[in-house]
Formats: sequence, C-alpha cells, structure tokens
Amino acid sequence: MLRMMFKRLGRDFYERWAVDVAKDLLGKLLIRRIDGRVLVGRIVEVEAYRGSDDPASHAYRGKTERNKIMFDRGGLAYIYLAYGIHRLLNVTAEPPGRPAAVLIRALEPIDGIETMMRFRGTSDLRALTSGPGKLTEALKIGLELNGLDLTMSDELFIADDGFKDFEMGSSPRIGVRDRRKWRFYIKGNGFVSRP
DNA sequence: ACTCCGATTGGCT
DNA sequence: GCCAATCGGAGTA
Repeated sequence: MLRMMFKRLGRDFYERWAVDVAKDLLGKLLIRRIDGRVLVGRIVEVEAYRGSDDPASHAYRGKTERNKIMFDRGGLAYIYLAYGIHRLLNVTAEPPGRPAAVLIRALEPIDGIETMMRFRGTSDLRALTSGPGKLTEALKIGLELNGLDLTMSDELFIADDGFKDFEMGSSPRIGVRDRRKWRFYIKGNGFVSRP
C-alpha cells in the first residue's frame, strides 16, 4: 500500500532555525518500527521551541537532567513525561549549543492503523493520533527512546515522501506574551488537535 | 522542605 | 466547562 522508497531526513535538515524545521516537518512521515511491524503517520501539526528566546521552552533557563538532549545535536528524539502521565515527542533542532526542539503535536494515521488502535485502546480513527500525548501512545514511543538519533535509528525516524500539496496554517501559542506564531498545522486536515 | 505550575487527556457535570 | 491524574523543575524559605 505504501511506497517503500523513503527519503530519510539527515542532520542538515534538523540543524537549522527551529521555526523553519517545524514548518518543513509538516507533511513528512513519522515511521516507527516495533514488534516486526511498521507504523506510519503523516505529521500534520508541530510547534517550535527555541531555548534562547522562548520563556516557555524547557531549555530557556539552562541545562537540566531532563532537557540535556536539547543542548546536543539536531535530529535527536527529545521525549519527556508531561503532567506525570503523557510522553511527548520532540525533535531537536539547530546546531550543538543552540538548544531548540520541535514538538510533534498530531499525525494523520497512514499505515499500521490496527496496531495503533490496539496500543491506544480505541477504534476511533479521529482520536487515534490527534494530540501529542495520543500519538506517542499509538506508536508506543516511550522514554526509553529519549536521545535516539533519528538520522540513524531504524526504530524511529522521519522521511520525506515528496508529497507537499497542502496549505499551512499557524496559530499563536497560548501563554506567550509576544504572540509569536510558532505553531503550525496543515489546514483543513481532520487530525489536528482541537482545531 | 513545601508549593505551584505545566508543550495533556479523558471522563463527568 | 471542570477536574483529576502524577511528576520534574522552579521559586520561595
């Protein structure tokens, strides 16, 4: 059903201004291999966090045990526990020394949907991956994958299938004073989180 | 040491 | 719309 020729994203894709990385991640395929299965989702919503100038970023106040991955190279998985319950997947961006990350906020389920439904415990396609905490559960992405190099790993990586025919929308992130629009989504897509 | 808050979600009123 | 679940980090003392 799905083409096997994936163009995997390399280091140079990730080590750029995080806002551009975020925008360019829209439409890309997030691929997860687990238990001999392949789970695929199309990235439809993202959010950029720049440690140096974003007070809401984990890295804004310096390096800690939790956020240290953000200070490493671009193209790594930064996964952390939110509200003590949900695992959130980020992709680190920008070169070493410039802490930044892009939160993957929603996917459109593409392949391995039955398995995702089993992992999520629901058959509701709409609710399967339409949120940052939901998609990690659907793809069984846990804290053990924190720090994984997405340019090298076969367990988890991002690929470009060349499909770019969509319109991008943006919305101001809640809680940020200057209202910078660092949240991006594919317009009209039914799998974005609470539109 | 103690308190508050958050890059969330699902269930209940 | 409200709220609990549950943990790391930051601010206060």
